Amino acid sequence: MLVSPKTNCLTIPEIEKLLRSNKVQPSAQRIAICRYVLCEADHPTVEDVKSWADKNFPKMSLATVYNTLNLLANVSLVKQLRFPHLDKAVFDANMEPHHHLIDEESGQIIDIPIDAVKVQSELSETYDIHETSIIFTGTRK
Amino acid sequence: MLVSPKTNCLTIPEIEKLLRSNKVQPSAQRIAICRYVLCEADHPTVEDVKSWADKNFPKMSLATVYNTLNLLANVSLVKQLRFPHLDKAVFDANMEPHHHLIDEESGQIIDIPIDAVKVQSELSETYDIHETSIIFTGTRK
DNA sequence: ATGATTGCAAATGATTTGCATCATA
DNA sequence: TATGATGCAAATCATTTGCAATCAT
Repeated sequence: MLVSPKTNCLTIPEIEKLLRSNKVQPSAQRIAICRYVLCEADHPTVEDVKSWADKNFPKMSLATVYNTLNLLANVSLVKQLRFPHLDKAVFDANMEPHHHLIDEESGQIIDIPIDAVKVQSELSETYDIHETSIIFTGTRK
Repeated sequence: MLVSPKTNCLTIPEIEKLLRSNKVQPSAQRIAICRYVLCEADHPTVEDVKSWADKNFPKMSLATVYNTLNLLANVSLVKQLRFPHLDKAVFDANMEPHHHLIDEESGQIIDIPIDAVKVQSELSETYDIHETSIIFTGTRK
């Protein structure tokens, strides 16, 4: 299979350590959001995180979801992505360089390992390319 | 040079014909917007189009700019794009398949001809890929 | 106690929509 | 004149922000 399953399931102490090592105070809501976004979720939107929190956390405001997700993005624990077919941002816990495939039928966003794709271009003659990100769009065969 | 200059400059009658052939009534504001977006502009935002209209058209409402741009996108005369570093949509008059390069210094969005890049992947074994769009990010050498 | 975090509500920014008016086939 | 396009303002949706209350060190 091209797409690797989610393996980075972290315990709460591990999340606390991870946050502290990034100089982020591990509050209850931050730990909760990390549990969902880093382990369970797959390219969640803010709304996804809020819905999850409403079911799994005593009380969390939408602002805290936004602020926490932005915070996690700022310390590079998640990456904010925008796709042409979506009006809202999604968050990706996979911080390895990789590409994306949009399954047109399910709308699902699938991570594509960087090694699964080879890109060659003359661009590097004129530009220092810092990032190459590909969005494939298609349907399962 | 990798990036080809804008060559598709159309006369007003040509724009009228183009609109009619797409079953779009060529109103004054639609023609004006086409003149700018199809010929003059380079990946404009709605705001860019509105600013241009404010200077070059007697009176055009923001709603008309939005509606017209959406209309042009629906008949495939322009394509709406979204980039991770921008909160708002931009419109691309280049309807040929192509990629994009974000110049990190200027913020400029540069079209990259499809032939300038070769992409190879194992994905096609599992998926029917309908579109491959690459965003390069970098700086001029 | 002191500074950071949260929740709430208001503010902002992008985009869409309803509707009365205006233009054109 | 009848259909469709425009302008305006209000509505909507995503996101941010100010501030008072709460929490953690």
